[in-house]
Amino acid sequence: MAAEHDGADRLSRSLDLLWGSKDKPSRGPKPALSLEKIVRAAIEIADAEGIDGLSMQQVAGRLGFTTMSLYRYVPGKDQLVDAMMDAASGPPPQLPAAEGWRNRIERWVQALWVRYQQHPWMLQVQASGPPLGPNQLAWLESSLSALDGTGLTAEEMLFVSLFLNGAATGLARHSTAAAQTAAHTGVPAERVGADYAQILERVLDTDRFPTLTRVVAAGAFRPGAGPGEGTTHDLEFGLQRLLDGIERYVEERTATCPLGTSASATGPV
Amino acid sequence: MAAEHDGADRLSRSLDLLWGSKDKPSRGPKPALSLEKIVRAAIEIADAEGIDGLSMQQVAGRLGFTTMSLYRYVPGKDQLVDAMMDAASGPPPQLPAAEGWRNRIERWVQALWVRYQQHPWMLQVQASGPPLGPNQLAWLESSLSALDGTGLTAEEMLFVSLFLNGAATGLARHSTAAAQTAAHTGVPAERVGADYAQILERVLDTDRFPTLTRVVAAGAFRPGAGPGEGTTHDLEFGLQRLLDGIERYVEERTATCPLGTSASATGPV
DNA sequence: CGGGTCAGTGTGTGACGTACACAGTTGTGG
DNA sequence: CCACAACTGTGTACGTCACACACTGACCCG
Repeated sequence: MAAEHDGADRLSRSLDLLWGSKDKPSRGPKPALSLEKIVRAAIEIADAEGIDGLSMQQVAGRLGFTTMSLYRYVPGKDQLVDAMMDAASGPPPQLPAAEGWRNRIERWVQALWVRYQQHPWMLQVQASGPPLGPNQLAWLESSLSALDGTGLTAEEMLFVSLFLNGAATGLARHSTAAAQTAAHTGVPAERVGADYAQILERVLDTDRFPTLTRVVAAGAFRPGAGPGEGTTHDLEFGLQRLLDGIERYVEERTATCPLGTSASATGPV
Repeated sequence: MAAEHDGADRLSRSLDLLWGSKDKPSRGPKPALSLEKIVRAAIEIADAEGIDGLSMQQVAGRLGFTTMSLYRYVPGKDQLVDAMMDAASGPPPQLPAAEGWRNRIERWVQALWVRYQQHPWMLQVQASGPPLGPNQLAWLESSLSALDGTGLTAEEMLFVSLFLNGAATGLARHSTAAAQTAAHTGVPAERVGADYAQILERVLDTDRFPTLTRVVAAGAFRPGAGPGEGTTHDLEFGLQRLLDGIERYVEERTATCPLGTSASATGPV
């Protein structure tokens, strides 16, 4: 029984944390700390040192308190990271319905990209579960609303949203990989890129990796440090193809079935 | 100077490890352990306990040796994880050139999906850098070769490959999130899914999340535990749209510029 | 004004990664 | 053939980590 409660408890605890649904005590001394301060300090550390450099002691030290004092506000480090993820996500971009859905999605992806550049450690934490926090849900809502009006069903909208989120996150991960190792090892980022290219050359066997050698020779890895570095150009390309494909899909379906089961028939606000 | 060497050293060390480029010593006792045995044991543990349950002591214990003995074969835990990633990746699928490129890519994605199901912990480790190991490079080569013949440039092929890899990985991450937390907390996976749905209901504000509530109401989250669970259906949809978009793109470009700068003009082996 | 409630502290524990010195084993050069 | 050098696995030790628990002292309400 206790074991069964653990999971629900953990979810509930995280929920209370993320949504601030804690009834404030009236008795007792006034809290000198707060969840917001702790999360903010933790994010600053993670921004500077990466997720590996984040420890409860560092957070407490930065705030001028003892390590254990944090546990009055956070049940554990995992939950703190959850809260950090939600806080660092921030509010999603405003996507006015007046713009076309293609514009909206492009802006959504770009905003996500910017967030990852601001807090690269977000790419390092393994999601401990499905999105729960208000900001994370707001981002999901934002991407779904961006897809509203495409003519996709609700299910398809979710699929596309998750697909796109995964692609953007994965590319961001690749993009910052070089910078990550640079920060991790203390080597300047340019050297990492050069080393990587050199290593690829050292290791690449034209017989085993014919296409890859061709791609490398074409300079696809060149512009920056790691693979897929250069700004968001690589992401842009895949995104445009995906949106083209969605357009074609909707066109073909509406041709076959003029007023289908599309969920976007319901009112726009 | 030493600091500069660190990065290159680390890369070189990883390379030596991953590619087995170590000159064997002639003197000294015969090694009772081996990198392969260590990596295999570590993968078994990670398969069973997840990446958090993996420790050097556990690996050593499973092999019947002391913890420190491992460090004769592996410079550190990070490098061990790198080696695990490459080993668990295994060889990429064989994609005969006779099939169309759409078929090849679909099979590539499906094979990747299967790998993630076999070793879910792969989704939990943060990539410590760009792909270096022979298997990882082979997977990249495989996806690139699958895209050969589309008419895309070398650069575009790489973009698509990374985009698709990211999308598949991200969706797999979402897909296994519920199972992950289930394993983490000891709660059966079905309960996690039910809890999540219940929590979404508890938290969802129709005013703040209109589209999301509609999607939830449409049952898009229903079929399984976490979001995007059901087999690979969600991945399939996005994939088909992406491939459609690529098709259209190539068609339009060849119409404009019949024999373009496509890199796939060079021989197909 | 006194008792229950709560904030922050101090101490302690077990697990972890790994540096280091060492003992035992093995092939090789003198 | 043998001493030495190279190498393997072990034992011990250190620093760090997340976190449990008992405690002191501040605060509010009856």
